[in-house]
Amino acid sequence: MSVAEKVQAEAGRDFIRDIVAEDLAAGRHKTVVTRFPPEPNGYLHIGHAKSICLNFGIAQEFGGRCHLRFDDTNPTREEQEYIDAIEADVRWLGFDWGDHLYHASDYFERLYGWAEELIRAGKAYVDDQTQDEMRLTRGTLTEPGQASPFRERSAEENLDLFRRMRAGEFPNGARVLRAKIDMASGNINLRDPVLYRILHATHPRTGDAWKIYPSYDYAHGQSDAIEGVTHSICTLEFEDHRPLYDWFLENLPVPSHPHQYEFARLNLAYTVLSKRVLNQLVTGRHVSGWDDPRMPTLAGLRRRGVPPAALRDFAKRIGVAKANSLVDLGLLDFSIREVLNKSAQRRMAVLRPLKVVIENYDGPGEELEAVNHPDDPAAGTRRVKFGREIFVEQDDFMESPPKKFFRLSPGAEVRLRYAYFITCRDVVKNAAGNIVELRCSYDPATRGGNAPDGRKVKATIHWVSAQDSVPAEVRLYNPLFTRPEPDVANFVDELNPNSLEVLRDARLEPALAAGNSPEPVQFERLGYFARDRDSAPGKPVFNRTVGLRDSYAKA
RNA sequence: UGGGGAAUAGUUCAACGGUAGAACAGCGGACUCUGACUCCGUUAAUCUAGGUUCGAAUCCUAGUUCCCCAGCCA
Repeated sequence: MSVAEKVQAEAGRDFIRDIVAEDLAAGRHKTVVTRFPPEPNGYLHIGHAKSICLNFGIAQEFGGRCHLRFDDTNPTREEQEYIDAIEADVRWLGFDWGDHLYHASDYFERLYGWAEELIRAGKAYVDDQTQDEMRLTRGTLTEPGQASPFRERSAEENLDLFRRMRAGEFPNGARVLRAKIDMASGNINLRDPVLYRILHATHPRTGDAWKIYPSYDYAHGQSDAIEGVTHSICTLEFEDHRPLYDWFLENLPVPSHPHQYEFARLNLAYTVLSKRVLNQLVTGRHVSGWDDPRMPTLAGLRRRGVPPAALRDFAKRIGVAKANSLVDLGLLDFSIREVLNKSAQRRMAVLRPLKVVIENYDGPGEELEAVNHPDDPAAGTRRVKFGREIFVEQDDFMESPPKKFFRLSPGAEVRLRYAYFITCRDVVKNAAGNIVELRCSYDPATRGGNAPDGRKVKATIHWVSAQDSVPAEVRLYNPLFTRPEPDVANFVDELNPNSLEVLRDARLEPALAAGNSPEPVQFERLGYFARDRDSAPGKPVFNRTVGLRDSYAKA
């Protein structure tokens, strides 16, 4: 079986993998080379994860390689902090660029040389128009643009001006270098696009060496060509840049001719994946930072407890296509549960405690055995402390239960997981009429959770010992936005006021206290949780990664 | 009204002229010391109108709807 056939059989196929397979089969390339080209002006988010999985995934599947290249052509927005975070995030996601770490800034000198060649060939010129003048003469979507009065300068004059631009003789915005293509093109990207602009700014890598910086369009394709990239994969909005991408490659003596392919970027319901908006969420203090667990950033997802394998699984499930779409959050949740169900050990915790006194239990307490993973005996067992007073979940009791409620209610018998059957005998309320305590009885014969007489119970609920459990803070998360497709212009108005719910009185079994907690962990019947870095000695903090499916809650 | 794209179950993605399939969601059931997991079953779609063809989601024509482009951002 050829590599291409293997990929089609094993991995999900999509139109880009089809193209790669076909190019390889036809011998157009010996090996596939892709690249992931982030601009270090923010943190990576789940949309980038889709792109990373695509680019690195293709390289892996076809036995090629994928470069990590920073698209650092705009020093006014880029920072070292982002460069470091991006590298860490890509690694965390599970991908390795080996020796192939590059920067567009590595190529500044070559790009500059090629710009001079374009000038000498009469294919580029220095324009003195102001930004406003350029905008006015660019035409509109339906009308052609007009030539700049500087369009026909001599090559000598252009060269002189361009060199002086580089030398820093002119202030920001005074002049630009433009390609001379076609001011009447229906494709506005071809109406003499800007190649270089003057920017007196310090670059994270090149420092103050440059006073002019190449535009994305001028830098990207040539960088691909220098690196021998074969398939340059980007998102749909660059589709009408492709003729320009190709124009540079055709008009410059580049070492290779990569091809650009476009796919639809990820859109996630109730989520914004715009670096600008994410940045504003952080700077506007709407979230606690780039790694706030509500953020769709890789840092935020990681802190929430989402394993990288879940993101890779998600990427595989959503596929790759050219149609714009809006992915349901449920699909992400499914991928997270899919991975965590297999890997997370089980423990018991009570989020909203309701005290239960077992009136006929007199002993000093005892320890009962609990399994750590129902499908993995190798995970072993642990002992959990039981006593006369325990806490159960408030949601697991109803004074007047509807027909289908199987848990605790007056007179009802349930199983305490790994412990005993108990029956609710009485409900204690405070002066305000709120339920503050349940009085129950237990059946000593059901120790361990099995009834010797074979009687069944309709529900098993979780619990923790009142005496031996440890207090904890638990943070629950909901979507950051109230609408499936938030209006990016008014995102502040559409923030979900209930995106964070902090439970300060949760109780954990001691096996979840500092040092003991497995990672990841499932709180039985509740969901998957991850210890937050805000945890302090004696004061654990847990984030709910995702809840368990709950067919009762839905009904 | 210029240029570039896209339309298939509720959602996301397949089907590359030859029986419209999958995953998620939904519904029904089995199992269960997690109302979880697992398993079984099931509902559900080709934007519209013409045309070519023995045969069209696929090719052609004409429409409709949606997305992107007028940064010295990427």
